[in-house]
Amino acid sequence: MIEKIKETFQESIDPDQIKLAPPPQKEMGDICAPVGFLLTKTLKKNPFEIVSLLAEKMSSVSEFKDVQPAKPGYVNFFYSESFIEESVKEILENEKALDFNPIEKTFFLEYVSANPTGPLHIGHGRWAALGDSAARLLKKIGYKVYQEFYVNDAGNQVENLKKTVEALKSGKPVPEDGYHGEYVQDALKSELEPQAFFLEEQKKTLEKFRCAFDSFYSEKSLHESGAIEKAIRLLKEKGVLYEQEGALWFRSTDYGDDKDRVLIKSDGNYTYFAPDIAYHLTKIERGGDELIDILGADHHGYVKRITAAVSALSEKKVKLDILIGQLVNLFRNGDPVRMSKRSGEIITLDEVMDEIGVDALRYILVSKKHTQTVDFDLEEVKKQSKDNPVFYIQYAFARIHSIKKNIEEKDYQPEINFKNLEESERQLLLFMLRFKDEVYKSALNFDPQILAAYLFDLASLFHQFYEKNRVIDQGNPVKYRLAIIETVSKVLEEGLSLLGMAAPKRM
RNA sequence: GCGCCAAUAGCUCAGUUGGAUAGAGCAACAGCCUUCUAAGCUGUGGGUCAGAGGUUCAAAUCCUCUUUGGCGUACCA
Repeated sequence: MIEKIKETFQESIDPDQIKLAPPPQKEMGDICAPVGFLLTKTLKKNPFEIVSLLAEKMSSVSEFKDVQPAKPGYVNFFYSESFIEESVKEILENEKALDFNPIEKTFFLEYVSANPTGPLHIGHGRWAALGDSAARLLKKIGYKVYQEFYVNDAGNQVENLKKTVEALKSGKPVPEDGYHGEYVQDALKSELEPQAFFLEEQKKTLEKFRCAFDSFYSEKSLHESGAIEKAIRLLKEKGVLYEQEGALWFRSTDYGDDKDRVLIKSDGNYTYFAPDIAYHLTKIERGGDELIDILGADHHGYVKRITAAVSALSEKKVKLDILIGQLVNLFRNGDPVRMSKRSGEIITLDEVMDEIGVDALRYILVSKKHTQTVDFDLEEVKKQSKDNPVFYIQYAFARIHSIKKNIEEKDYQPEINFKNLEESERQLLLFMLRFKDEVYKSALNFDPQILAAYLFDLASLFHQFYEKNRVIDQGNPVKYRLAIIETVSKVLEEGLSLLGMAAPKRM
């Protein structure tokens, strides 16, 4: 529908400059375009004159029953009933109405990537919820997405963990730089090596959290396969490495970094950075057209160097987006809970999931912009669970199916006839026509929050509709309202699934 | 010191590429269940968009400076 408006404007304006938005008040129209300001100079007319002309031109388009110019320089559109009917018919009768065309491009999405030295915590949960929902959204709009967890199973952290476990087994005190949390005890019971044990635990947690990783990529395997040497050789060929004071450096400042970085230390060992470069090289080699890394804010100092490395390796052809997720500060009754694995206390992601449920947790973690730090009080969330937005949305879905349950199958005959809509019905239907646009915007911004907010607003409009209008009136189903609730049901179900949430028919 | 991210109602947060009178939820107060699930709906009160300049028809949004907070700044991982 946006395209049609753009086409009409095209003769006089660059279509990319046209923006559409819902007007501040519904009396003003169904959708509006602040377009009068764009041409004041070229046409030498004031904004309102321009807008008046355009409104007249547009009024013949069948999608609209009315098009009006507005004060400073807006055009306000009112959709025709037949347009709404056509659109709803498409959603209800075409299985693929909410699908997008496939695009030949693969996103390589890396997220969580926790050290295998303990259980996942709430911060990991945030990247998990964000990454998994972003993946679902990108797939929805037609991209291929490969989701991967990078396992840091080769560094000092793992060595320290092993030392800790050995010390515990032989009854010795835990080393200074070891792990002091009680959870380490769990690894003693397992026959697996401790890092393998914790990786398995993390996989179970992620599965429970409904994250579908395509693979878990081992850092150790990079050392064993010679991938690191290969990456360094490649960089050497490109002439971006040099030796100084016995160490091998990458001239990352050529690609926007603040300082050059060491790859091989003067003692001959790799820095952490070296295998990470090799890892990103494998993503490019494995067909990633565009890479996305989701990192916690405590690693943001890493952004420039890894971006530099990907630029150097791919000759700037592969784009790397790094999403910096701000941290989650966990509280209990107002007191901060420490989340360091080295300190004693840790609240695991598993525990939080058990307390408030997967649906609620996923929604909470995704309903806030990832650029915002989240203060998360466990007791508060438990208290509020009844007022939690996720229940509000799911309740809308449950109400619809409760209505359907009360109707005999032979009487269930939705009819798309919207000639005499109540205002609440009209608003609800128009809002649903925005669904695909919202999904698209949400996906391309890697921001599930946009969809989460949309679903909340949709639920709100449905509840209003439900209060004002009877679907079953005096025992008789109102056919056109069946078409409305059927559409809401379809959109809600689709939207919830994109956030990895259930759509329960009964609550 | 330098860098990244933030600051919007009492609290938690929207406001996405600059658009009309800045919005929800919670909390507070006042109403709505003989009819499809009240986990719902309706109404009231609540704001120096951290502060100061600037850019333009138009700024919570973009630029500069200041203040406050989180994080980072290793030949650690």
